[in-house]
Amino acid sequence: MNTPYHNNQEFLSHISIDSVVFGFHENELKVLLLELKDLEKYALPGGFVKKDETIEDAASRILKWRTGLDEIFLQQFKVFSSPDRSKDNPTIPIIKSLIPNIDISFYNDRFISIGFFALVEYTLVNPNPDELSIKCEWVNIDDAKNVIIDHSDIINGALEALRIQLNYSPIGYNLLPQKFTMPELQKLYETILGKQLDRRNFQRKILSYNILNRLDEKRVGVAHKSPYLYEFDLENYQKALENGLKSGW
Amino acid sequence: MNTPYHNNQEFLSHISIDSVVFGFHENELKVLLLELKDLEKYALPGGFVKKDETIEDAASRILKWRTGLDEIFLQQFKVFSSPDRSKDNPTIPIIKSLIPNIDISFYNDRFISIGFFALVEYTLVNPNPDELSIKCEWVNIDDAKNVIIDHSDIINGALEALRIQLNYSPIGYNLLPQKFTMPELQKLYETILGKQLDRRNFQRKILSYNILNRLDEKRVGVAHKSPYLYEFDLENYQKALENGLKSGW
DNA sequence: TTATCATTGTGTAACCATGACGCAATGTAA
DNA sequence: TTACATTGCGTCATGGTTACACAATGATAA
Repeated sequence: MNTPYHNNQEFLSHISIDSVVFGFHENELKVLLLELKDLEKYALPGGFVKKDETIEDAASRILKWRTGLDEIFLQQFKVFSSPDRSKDNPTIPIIKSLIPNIDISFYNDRFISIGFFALVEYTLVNPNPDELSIKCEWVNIDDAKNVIIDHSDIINGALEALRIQLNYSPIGYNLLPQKFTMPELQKLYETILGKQLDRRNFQRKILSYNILNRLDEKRVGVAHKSPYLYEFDLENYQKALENGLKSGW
Repeated sequence: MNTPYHNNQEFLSHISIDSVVFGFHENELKVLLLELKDLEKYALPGGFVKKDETIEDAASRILKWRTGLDEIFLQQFKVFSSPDRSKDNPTIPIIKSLIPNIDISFYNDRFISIGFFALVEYTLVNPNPDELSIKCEWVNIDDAKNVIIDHSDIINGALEALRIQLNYSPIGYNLLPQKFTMPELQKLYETILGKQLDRRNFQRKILSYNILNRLDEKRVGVAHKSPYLYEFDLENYQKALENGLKSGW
């Protein structure tokens, strides 16, 4: 079977990966979580590193399996290594009960987890649970509470890393549909930052980055004045990603 | 003997730590490197993680052994995981020849290395080589070229992380002596950033952070006009570390 | 002893980004 | 037809940034 829980001898011991997958839908920042069987607890999608792949490839492979997506925007942000995090891992009993002949010693070892965050377009994701989980679903980031081990720390760390990223990198291309309105983009920023921004100042600042093209279309069927649609100027967006937005020194 | 090369069963397999220790001396940014025996190559000070310590504790322990310093400012910045990095590790033959009865399989395994950078006051460091190295010494960052495996990537990554850090965190307390002049602090920033800054604008900006106290002393015995001495205002410095300097959103 | 000159302390004017807010146009819903 | 939330566009005050000017200092050279 194509899950990481069998044949665990193909993985490096002691090292795991946990990814915080961010999506944006209905003006809410969401995180992809697995609901574990019999536990009423959630867990981040994670996995292990094969003996001949980089951690980036591993994170990418794991998320492809979880979301169906190739080419996910992924970034490592922190390693979580408290010795406590390997004690009382509630997934181990599940694994043991579901896969009787498994070599459980692999999971009983201490694990250091490399935290990644991913930015994906909500609508493109096909959440895929596995043997250990009842379902794989989007959860509002504020509701992502009842999680195992230190996954709450990992989520908070990812959000913090994303907020910092916002200051010297454009964000949005990986989180929004191709066409979007200025208020939608602003709501994304507001949700990530956890605070309100002035509509007019936001527009001026984001336009000054020169990463947006305004289209000759407007969003129709919406209440009130219809807003323009924008798309990212991929060439300039890429340049901004590489050079960084001006910041400080 | 108190080196990591014996009793390697007390360490987690597959995981190593490499630290880029920055020091500042005679207006140059320096990195602490080990010169390896018989190789004419340099290596970053590194080590392994004990089975019951965090990676932060491990990095701290390793650097205490290398520098004699407690309470080093340390920060993880990236994990290096190319499978290639574990091939042809030139330290393995040295270990094998020096410690004949060692279990070399530990070192022959693939390693994922967690990169830390450290900021230390140059004059306080007592560089300590070990069995594998002829010496442990400060090398100008621009001359840190002839290094093993991917240590050059790690050094570059650390410098990049430090430059980003500069934008939302004060730097200097860990790198300068207690009393210093404004030109010295400026030179530190210039060296890290790799570019010249305007003297007067630098002073205005750094003073606006309110992390400096100007003393009623001047540096004496120096050519030309004698500059004031400054020290960091620890309370405000700490506050700035926690809250971050205003930056962007 | 005096002049030289690189360096430091202080200041200033033009420019740009930011924060706070005004107002007219739009388009659905009452 | 009117009400009203929302959008597009603009203004003004503030503060930070850039690019300089100028006098004071103090070792060094004449």
